[in-house]
Amino acid sequence: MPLPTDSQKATWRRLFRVQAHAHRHAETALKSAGLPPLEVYDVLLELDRDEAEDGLTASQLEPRLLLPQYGVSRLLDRLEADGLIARRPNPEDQRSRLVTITERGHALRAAIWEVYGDAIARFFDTRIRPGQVDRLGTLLAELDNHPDA
Amino acid sequence: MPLPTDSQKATWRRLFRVQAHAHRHAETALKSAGLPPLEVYDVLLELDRDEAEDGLTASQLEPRLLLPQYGVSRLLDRLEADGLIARRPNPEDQRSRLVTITERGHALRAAIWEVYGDAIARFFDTRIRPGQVDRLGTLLAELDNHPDA
DNA sequence: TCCATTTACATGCATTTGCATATAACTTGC
DNA sequence: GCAAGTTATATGCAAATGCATGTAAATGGA
Repeated sequence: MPLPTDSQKATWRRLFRVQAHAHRHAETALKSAGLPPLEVYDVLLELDRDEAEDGLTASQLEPRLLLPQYGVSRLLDRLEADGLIARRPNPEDQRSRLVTITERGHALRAAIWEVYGDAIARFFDTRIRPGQVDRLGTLLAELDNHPDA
Repeated sequence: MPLPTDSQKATWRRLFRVQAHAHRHAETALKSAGLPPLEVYDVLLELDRDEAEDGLTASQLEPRLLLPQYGVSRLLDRLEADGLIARRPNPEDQRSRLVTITERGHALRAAIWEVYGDAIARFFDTRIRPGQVDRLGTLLAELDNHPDA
């Protein structure tokens, strides 16, 4: 049972704190603009890519989102109910359905980005020098690109 | 309305992904050991410090946790129901109560740390070289120590 | 001192989540 | 070509969450 170093502990704590602040920062901006939460944007973004033209299955979406399988399933239910996405049978595999974005979904994604993009820019601009953002991204990428769970 | 740079977008995304993976990594370890989720540890840790000997109020706890005010209020309800903390009237301010950790809470915190500490160490050890952890922590600290909401 | 304001927490209600499990469609080895 | 195993998704139920608002105690100013 290895124990973490002080450095690891401090970095772990910071990772969580910074992400939580970033998340609240963005959610607050979205809410005060009357827009839906971040996860909605994440789904619409993935479906709005060219590669997703023919639709993606829930299991293709899952690794790109930060939600468990049932979370994706229910989020898609809600988006469908709101007319932001459509689900049709998948001819290649009848267990799944192909999810595509609707016009309405496309428009909402654009509206969210106006506010969300601004929140992201402000978050970094007010806290850290531009050059450091890249360095941070590089280090985070090392932690991200990892095989296991 | 400033727009984020590509670098900011990439770093933002990574921040969220890495934190989510780290979170799941730790929660999975805790759950398979039959232990409560991370937030419980966070509260017990704060209350287990020497400075908290006489108790902390919910509002003193809140900024140290990653929960909204009502989240703290309800988490404390649950911890109290489980006998992990105690709440007594605050003579200095009758609106609040002083929260202290119980023996049981102290013991649980130690048990959680066995598993949690190990999860933290493994998370970094399997993903990034030791020297980089410090660099990452330093950059995150820049984003963390910030006045506004 | 008294009222208006602010601060500290708590809570009803609707929604969302987590967990375990169900269902149905594919796949594999024989 | 079929039983056994696997994969893709959905869902019932209990618990947690977000939101708006409530209550009560402290504070500040005329």
